[in-house]
Amino acid sequence: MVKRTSFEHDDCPIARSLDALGDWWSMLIIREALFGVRRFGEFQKKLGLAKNILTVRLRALVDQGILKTAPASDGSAYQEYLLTPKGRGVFPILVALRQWSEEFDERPEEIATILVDKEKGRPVRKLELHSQDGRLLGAEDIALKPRPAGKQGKRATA
Amino acid sequence: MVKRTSFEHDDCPIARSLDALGDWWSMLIIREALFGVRRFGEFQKKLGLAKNILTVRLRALVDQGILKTAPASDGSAYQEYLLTPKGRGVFPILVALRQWSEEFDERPEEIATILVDKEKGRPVRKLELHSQDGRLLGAEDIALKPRPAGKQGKRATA
DNA sequence: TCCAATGGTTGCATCATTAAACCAGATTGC
DNA sequence: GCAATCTGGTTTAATGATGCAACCATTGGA
Repeated sequence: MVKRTSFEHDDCPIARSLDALGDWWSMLIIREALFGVRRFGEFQKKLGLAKNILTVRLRALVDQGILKTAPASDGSAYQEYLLTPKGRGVFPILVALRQWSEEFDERPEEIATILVDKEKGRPVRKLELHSQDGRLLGAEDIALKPRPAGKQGKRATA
Repeated sequence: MVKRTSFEHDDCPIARSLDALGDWWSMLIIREALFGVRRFGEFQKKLGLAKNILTVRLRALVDQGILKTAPASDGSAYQEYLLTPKGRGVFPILVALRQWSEEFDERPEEIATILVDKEKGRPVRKLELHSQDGRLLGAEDIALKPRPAGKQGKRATA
């Protein structure tokens, strides 16, 4: 990759996200972590990736504050990898990826699972983007504005 | 990358999405396309990637039904790359990536633009996941169920 | 103490990515 | 209608990320 073109200093937030979790494994590691996987061997078994790659990815995710290592927990003096809030914040991205597959995949019958709400057990609705006054927005309804300098404005409604 | 471990036949919809658009450029190409970019040279200039890679990526995106080529449009007998519905369906994923950056980036001041609703010009709300009966769901409120065999169930509310 | 499992690291082969040079068809100038 | 040039690529060669397999170190158990 000659240098793999880091987007770390790109001013586009999408590029910046991709720089952090834009490879094929990081997202899947976070997905597993969201479902409770914590241990090296468990990630390795579930994802089937090479251990050296897993090592590198886990370290990168820790460096980026997406995972953190906890000294132990279940007795054994091994390490665990836990999601930080930043890591849990990836959840909507995973949902978006999932829903895109569900909607557009060529062979949806190969998709093994559906996302349901835990309380009722029924499929969830599609992710929705709303304006501040509550209107549902599509790709045509949005625009980009230069970030207002200085003032930070809103930072996380949730 | 030895073979990049295709997830094409994985049964996880997230893996399947990543297989289609999980590299660093495809998402950005789609982002540009959503903002109206259509021509080879335009993509190349805006993204600054090597032309051979752009060629490969565009071809892959066309093969996957995310982009389609239109014979011309502005006179010149060149080609254009247009988003299909499947391509436009990537929009929520891009929004999710963007919002993740906005919320968790270490240096949010480097982010140049904000997403606003075109009508009012105000920042949009965060993406929301709802249950069918309208409750707002977080990562803790969801579960996975095996896909009900045979019956296809819902397919796109939007 | 020895053996197995966990959690890695190391080395090597391979393939993807990259930059840069090259090339062909379309367009333009003359 | 012929050369220059622009657009849209392809080819080539270097680099380095990825994957596999072998190896190592520590933990845990018999």
